[in-house]
Amino acid sequence: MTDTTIRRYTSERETREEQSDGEEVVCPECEGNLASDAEHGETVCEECGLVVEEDEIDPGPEWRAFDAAEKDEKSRVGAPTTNMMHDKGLSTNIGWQDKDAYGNSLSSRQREKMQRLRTWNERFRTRDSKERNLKQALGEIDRMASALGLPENVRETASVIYRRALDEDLLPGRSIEGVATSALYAAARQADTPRSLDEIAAVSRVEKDEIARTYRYVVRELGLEIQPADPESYVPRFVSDLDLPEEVERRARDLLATAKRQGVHSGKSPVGLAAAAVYAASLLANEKVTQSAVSEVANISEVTIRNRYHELLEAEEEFSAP
DNA sequence: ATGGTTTTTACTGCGTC
DNA sequence: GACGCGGTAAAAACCAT
Repeated sequence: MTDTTIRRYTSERETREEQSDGEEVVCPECEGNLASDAEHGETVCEECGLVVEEDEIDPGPEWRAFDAAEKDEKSRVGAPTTNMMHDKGLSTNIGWQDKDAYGNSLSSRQREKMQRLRTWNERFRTRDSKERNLKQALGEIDRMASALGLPENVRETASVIYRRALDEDLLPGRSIEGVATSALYAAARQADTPRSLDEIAAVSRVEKDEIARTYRYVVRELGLEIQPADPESYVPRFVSDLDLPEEVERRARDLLATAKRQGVHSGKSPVGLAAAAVYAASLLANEKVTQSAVSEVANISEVTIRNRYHELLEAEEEFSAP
């Protein structure tokens, strides 16, 4: 096991350190804590008062309210914008009800007119090539996310990533679907609800190879920082797929935790580790599950489960009686 | 392209129900 | 005899250089 391959799944710790190096969280003068002062748009040191950052943008409202009623009165916010629609939900849509502003039905002549307007409005709205591009990609992301049972926030993140890729002109030479799939894959991992490449590929129209290639490219170009998937994040899904009790989940987590402490997990596939942990945990909990059942839900070979779960149990022993 | 890993595939033997 | 499990060797896949 050389360092080169260890890095593959082990960079978790390293990247953490890099992050804290790059991002200043303490005062450069006296190492004191920083506090942000939104009212003055500054970041100041709590210890020595050094102003580290000034003229920040205050994201809050520009008005002040002194009680709830006044707040209602002054607030003029509409529906939140969402990245899940290609125009962030901000463009005009013509309603489909064929009613006027008072709720009365329209005459047939008016109805025809509205229909024509709707048509043209839709054409203009999505005419721009980028917009059409987005529209298609977001539809695709939505479809795949539903198929994989990924929550809304993942779709949001995926949308943001895709949007950025589009803005950075990463699309030429790559398929929309490929980039959309990669964005979703990245988003799922960032949100700690990772799906394996195989699972993603199963619902995508794009080959696994291309997804992996595009994913790497997008991550590199966008400078996304994505930690290797944590094996523990796969555990709940496997446990519930196998109809195992909560105890198994807990024990599996414990096994993985000690394995991590012993450093056994370096360079191994997180999915394999998780699958092995679930299997080992059900042995400990006297739940009978076959290796093949686990390998089925985890899409991992039985051999890998065997190898891993031996290592897990060994690590556990060494930990409890060193 | 290459070399060093890990994972998968395929096969075999053992014990149990 | 089918099934679950363990192990092994060779092939394939993977990743960093």
